[in-house]
Amino acid sequence: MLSNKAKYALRALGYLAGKYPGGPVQIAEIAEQQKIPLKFLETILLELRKADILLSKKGKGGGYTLERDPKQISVASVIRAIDGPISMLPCVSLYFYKKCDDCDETHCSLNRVFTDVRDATIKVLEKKTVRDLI
Amino acid sequence: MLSNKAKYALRALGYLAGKYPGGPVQIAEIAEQQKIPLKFLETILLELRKADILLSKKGKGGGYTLERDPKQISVASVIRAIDGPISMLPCVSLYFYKKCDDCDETHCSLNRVFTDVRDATIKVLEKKTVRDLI
DNA sequence: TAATACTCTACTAATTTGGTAGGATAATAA
DNA sequence: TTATTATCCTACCAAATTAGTAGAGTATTA
Ligand code: FES
Ligand code: FES
Repeated sequence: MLSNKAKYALRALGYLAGKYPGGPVQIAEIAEQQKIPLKFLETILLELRKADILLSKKGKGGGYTLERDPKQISVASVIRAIDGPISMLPCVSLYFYKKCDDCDETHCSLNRVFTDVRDATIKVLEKKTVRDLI
Repeated sequence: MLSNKAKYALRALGYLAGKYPGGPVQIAEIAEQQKIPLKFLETILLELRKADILLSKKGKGGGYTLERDPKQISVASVIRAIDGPISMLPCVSLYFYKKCDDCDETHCSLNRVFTDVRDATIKVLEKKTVRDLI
């Protein structure tokens, strides 16, 4: 399951995609329109900026904009930025790989099975973009 | 991510599949062979029995056996029994559906996107069986 | 009737999730 | 230059979930 945080992130990005290209949008506007708790959204958008998904501008007339065209931002990259791994096991993760202590990867049936699952899931998630979230 | 519990469940089932068909296998043997904490495995196997994935027999010569041929037990059904939903959003779950309060499903882009993700993931997970975990 | 092996409920500690609080910092404009 | 606006950042907190453990109960068999 996606965390609530990731769901908020995707909703916020969808909202920004709907206004792309255009001037900065303030957190308060996104929070209100998408019914996301303001302070929570602050931390979320900050994380998305640090993941190079958003650009920010401070002060009057400031706010957030997408770092690039919505079509160039995959849903997969957003989930990774907020929730971390997409795979169902650490030992099959592409971006968050972690070896299994008690298990030899080359002979592990679980590893094989969940590699296939990962490939199917990620194929879809990499193709879907923030443009699809408008 | 799968919980540790689900991972243990799949490993235990893989072990039982390797001995299928055959007499009952005791929890202690599975725990030792697969390096799973005994008392934890007890609760896991109990859940699998309640989900009609395992059969149990008490007393001397007792233990657990698969309820049916390993090829007839999908990995998806095991995950559902232990971790619950496979989908990334409650509102796209087939077996654990939960409506989104703040969101109209018929016009929701998140819903559309994660329905596609669910379909791709589940297609693989329904095809994989405990036979593949030997 | 004693030994074996699953059954069941309840409990606990550690981690993660879903936030909130409050001040710091940067940009703009009067 | 100072007030205002809006993001930045760290730290904190409560509730939920996860990963087990404890211990007594029940059924089966020899
Ligand atoms: S489960 Fe990760 S290598 Fe076996
Ligand atoms: S996110 Fe569930 S219906 Fe929109």
